[in-house]
Amino acid sequence: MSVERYNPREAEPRWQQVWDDAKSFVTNTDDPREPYYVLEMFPYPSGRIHMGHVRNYTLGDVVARFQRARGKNVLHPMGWDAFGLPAENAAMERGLNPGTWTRQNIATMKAQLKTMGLSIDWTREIATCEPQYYQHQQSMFIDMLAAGLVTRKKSKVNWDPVDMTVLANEQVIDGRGWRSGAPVEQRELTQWFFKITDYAEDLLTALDGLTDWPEKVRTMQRNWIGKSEGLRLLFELVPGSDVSQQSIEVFTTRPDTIFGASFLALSPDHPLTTELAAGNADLSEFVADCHRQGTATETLEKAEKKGFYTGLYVKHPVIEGATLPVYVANFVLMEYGTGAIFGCPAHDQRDLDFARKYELAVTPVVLPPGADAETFAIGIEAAVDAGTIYNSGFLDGLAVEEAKKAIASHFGARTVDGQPQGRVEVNYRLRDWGLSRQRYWGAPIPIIHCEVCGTLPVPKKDLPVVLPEDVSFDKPGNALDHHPTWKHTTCPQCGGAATRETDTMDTFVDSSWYFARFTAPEAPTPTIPAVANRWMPVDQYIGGIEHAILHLLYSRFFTRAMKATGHIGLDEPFKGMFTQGMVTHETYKSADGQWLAPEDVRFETIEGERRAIEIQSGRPARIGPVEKISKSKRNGTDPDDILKVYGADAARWFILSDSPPERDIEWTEAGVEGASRFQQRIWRLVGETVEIAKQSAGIVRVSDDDEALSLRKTVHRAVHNVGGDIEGLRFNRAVAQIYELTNALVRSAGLVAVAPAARLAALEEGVERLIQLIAPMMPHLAETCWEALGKSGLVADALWPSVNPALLVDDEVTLPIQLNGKRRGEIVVPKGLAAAEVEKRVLSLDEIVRMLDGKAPKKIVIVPDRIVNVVV
RNA sequence: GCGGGCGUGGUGGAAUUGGUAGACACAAGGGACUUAAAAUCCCUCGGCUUUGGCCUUGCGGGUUCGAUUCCCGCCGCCCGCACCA
Repeated sequence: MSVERYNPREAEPRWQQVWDDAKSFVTNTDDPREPYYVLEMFPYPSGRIHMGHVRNYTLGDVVARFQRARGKNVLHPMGWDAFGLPAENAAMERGLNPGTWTRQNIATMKAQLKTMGLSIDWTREIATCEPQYYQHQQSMFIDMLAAGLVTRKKSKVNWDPVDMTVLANEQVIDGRGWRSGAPVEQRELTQWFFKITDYAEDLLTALDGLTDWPEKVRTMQRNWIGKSEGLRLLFELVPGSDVSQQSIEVFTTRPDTIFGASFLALSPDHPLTTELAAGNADLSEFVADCHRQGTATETLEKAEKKGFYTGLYVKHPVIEGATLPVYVANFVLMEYGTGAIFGCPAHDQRDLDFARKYELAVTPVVLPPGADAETFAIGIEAAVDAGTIYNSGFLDGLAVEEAKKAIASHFGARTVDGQPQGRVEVNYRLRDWGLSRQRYWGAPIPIIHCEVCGTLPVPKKDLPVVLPEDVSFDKPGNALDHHPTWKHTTCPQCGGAATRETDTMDTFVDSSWYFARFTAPEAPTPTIPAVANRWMPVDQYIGGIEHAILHLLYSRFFTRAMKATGHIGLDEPFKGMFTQGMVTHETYKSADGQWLAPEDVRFETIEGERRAIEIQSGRPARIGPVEKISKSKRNGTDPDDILKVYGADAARWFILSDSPPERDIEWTEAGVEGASRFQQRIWRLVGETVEIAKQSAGIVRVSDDDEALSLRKTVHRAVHNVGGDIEGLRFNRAVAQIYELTNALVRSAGLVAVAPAARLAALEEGVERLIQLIAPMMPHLAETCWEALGKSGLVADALWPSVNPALLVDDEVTLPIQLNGKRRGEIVVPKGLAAAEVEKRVLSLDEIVRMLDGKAPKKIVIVPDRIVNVVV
């Protein structure tokens, strides 16, 4: 008997068509079954899918298909993060229209994704560049503006004077624009901001409830929000200081060290610095120096602490008669706290570096545990750890935390300039989210500027503000701004001439609510709250770790803002979050150091050593390290080629095997070939099973013998374990279980021929279960096998097999026997056998008696059904 | 510098709550079938070894009857943040 080889090239498109025709993956909100929402991060339509997409969407699809099999009503949509810079770059570099370019890319990538056989509801597809989508974003922007969640303020941007455009930080390379090479200027522009800082505390504390998120992502978000509690503290300038203010406010998290203060330092951007610099050329030169340092020196050395003495003094707030000099220092940030600090060199490394340089006093005021107050001294390392306060008057003897409280109430009770000298304050590193982009290819910000009436939102009845697509890129700057007619409009209030805002929205806005739009993609409003609330939060969100902070944090904020404006009824958009690892590949270099693509190299094994040879020249090539797939290193494999040669199922299976999904995976030819072989192995097993059944057509299947019972136990355990592993996203373990099951079934198929009456039923059950287990991972192969087994309907619609609990338990267990913790033998006993009986049996074993050699055991540890340890 | 994570065979990795370390797979080697190849099937596969065993989860300690797992101290790698007062 010979079974024809399984042909994925024929089977895969066929089943994709069948699923399409049957609308297998179209989801209905009214379906009464329990909803389950699985979502992978939607792709940017860059042109072609890459292996990272293949991994991402495979992982999501397994979850989606598995949850469907578990009887859930699964929402599994797909869309396009379609606004963004590459479209404009294509326009500038190749003269393509951004809209046309984007839509073509979407068509190409959609076709590619379809060949993967994903269980996606394509009727819900959305693209953020279409007015049908972004009009709702504009509408919500207006709602959020009205709700006080949007503000307008000045902010610094990186300005490229040649391209006349704003650059993102990553587009500034060594202080120059990435495209023009021109030195980047800092410009102040008035921009729109979402007031994410209003939610800083909530976004921080709610992280504790996101228990289905990776701890790593939560930690990264905590750090990003950067909460610190401290004291705002006023220092009085000594009388007669020739400046407009009488005091300087600092922020400190270590008010307990106030007795050790030896200087004050202002940021170069502090208003007082600016005031002083106006009459002091040297200071203004110093400030300019600091600004230059901001962009350029990162690559040079670790910026040295530098200061400029202002000539001012402040009164020491707790030491009568003492004064502290005021410096401007390059390491003080205007954006954090008050832009001014007090320096306590003994207990802060930066302050210490600064004090040593300018020969300022270093007075320790926190005594480390066990140190001697008489002899303790600070060298070149500050003492930042906890201890007991000393040298500090009324704070002496307190612990650091107690001293913080004591000093806060001390300063709270005193007044300077008619206000409390100190007040406790919580500070966050998080800053408001600037959403204005001086770009063309984005959602227009629905605002009208009128010279008479000011800045007004576009009335909702006039939405959408449609982005014009008849634009040209022959002039530098924002193409939207250059459009001949678009920006000219009339004021909605006075009816006079007015202009539209030509800034567009950050694309992070687009991706901050698409998951909600998927729940009702055709709705005339941004969401239908009742529908959104039924599906949301997303049960399982899957994507790259690179979005751990911004995208996820913005989405968490935006969901809260949508709640505040009545568009949704929840705070947290993603119940479960999973971050996948990268796809990597070996790198190759030719003899003359050029990167070689995998298809340019062949391999030989000489004396067990694997060597690479450049095919074209026949010269030896160097095998380099395994690295993230990138164009520059040419170590990528085009998913299209893989899908054509091996088929979607083999690629999917390989992706799921071996490497845990959160870790990096190395793409190898051998691996995907192994996956391909495994497909054939399953296909042969199914063929043989069908064949045996056919030959045994007349035989009555009587009862199971031991062999059959043992197989059934293996099968049921596999069903149980694989389900648990998929649920826990441990796909590599699920794969290993399936291999074991397959091995057992293949072995058994050989035995069945001997006693088909007793065993065939068990084999048939096992093979059928196997096909159901692989169905979420290799759906096309599974359908083909399902059909071959003569099962009716689609395996995609079949429910996950139930497990007979009786078959999960063994009535016998093998106990390892240890002697002093080393394994010396084993014993098979009935499960649950009493410890005393186990002990009796173990001690009567010949090998144990021999090893004890007449000595009495000191102790016998028996863990029921687990292990026996004899101690002598 | 701060924060987090990770170190297990030639390789990817598995190991429940502290209970047989190396499941499963890849690679490699040997054999069967074949005119031959592919495909398939079988065997070997951490190290040492006097064949009785001994050693082995980055290194060194500790707790325990028992440690890949818990604790302490090192070493190495990766990621994030980085002058945050």
